[in-house]
Amino acid sequence: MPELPEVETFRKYLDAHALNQVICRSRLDPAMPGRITPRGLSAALEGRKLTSTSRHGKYLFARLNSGRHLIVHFGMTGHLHYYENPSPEPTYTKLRLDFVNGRHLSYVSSRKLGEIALTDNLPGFIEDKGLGPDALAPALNLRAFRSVMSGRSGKIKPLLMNQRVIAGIGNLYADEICYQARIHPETRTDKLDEDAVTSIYTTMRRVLERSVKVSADFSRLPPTWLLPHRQRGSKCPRCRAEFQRIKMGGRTAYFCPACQIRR
DNA sequence: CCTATAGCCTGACGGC
DNA sequence: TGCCGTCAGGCTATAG
Repeated sequence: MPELPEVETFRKYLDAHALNQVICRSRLDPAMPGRITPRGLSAALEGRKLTSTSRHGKYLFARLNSGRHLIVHFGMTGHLHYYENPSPEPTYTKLRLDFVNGRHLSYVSSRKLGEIALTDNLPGFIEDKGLGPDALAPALNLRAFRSVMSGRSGKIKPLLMNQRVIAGIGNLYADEICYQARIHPETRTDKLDEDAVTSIYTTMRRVLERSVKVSADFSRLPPTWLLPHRQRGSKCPRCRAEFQRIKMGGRTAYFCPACQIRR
């Protein structure tokens, strides 16, 4: 699930529900991979509050009033759930924060592909991960986007998904961006002319902004988009050609063989 | 630098 | 109903 629009939606959800409440207890599934232990996390969280949030690519950060940051990455299946006392803990809860008001925030994921961590130095964390600029960052203007794309010879879709180049785009939104920009996903990046790069940039921003606006709910996206039709055998809403499926780097790409030109 | 593959995990789904 | 293989919106490590 979680690409930039989903993570941004989780961030707003956390903001709306879980800020400025004292954490009285934290329970981390000890089977979660990573450096942090349940005890270490409890020591950092208990008695503290989450005071604000931020996001870079697919990473969500919650600042504590100690100045440290809780880091949450959702892998392929993660999400957040906030609930009151009589409700049962959601199945597959990997981290649960208990607040003094009797409410709870759960990080829920059926798989252990995500990450829970702490840092004292947020820019340092982003740097160590090697993340490129966030796909919606104001600083990533057309000029900066051009420079990030230049000197690359690989295929455009995997490049859009490369978190070290641009952070936040995953398999599904990369397909959507290529579809709306009418670019074949296997096009070599160095074969894209200036107009094509501009089109990919403006399409990327428009697609992500719109998806954030509808809280990443595909059913609220325009029916002219690829995402609501991204399944075997469905047809391009623009020209009615059947969408094609190919594998690239182990991931499935959907595209319209008629609308998306290859250069 | 680029590509493909395997691995980390586990549920859902289709076929037999 | 059960078993089995395949696939899935993440990322990393490794080899060619």
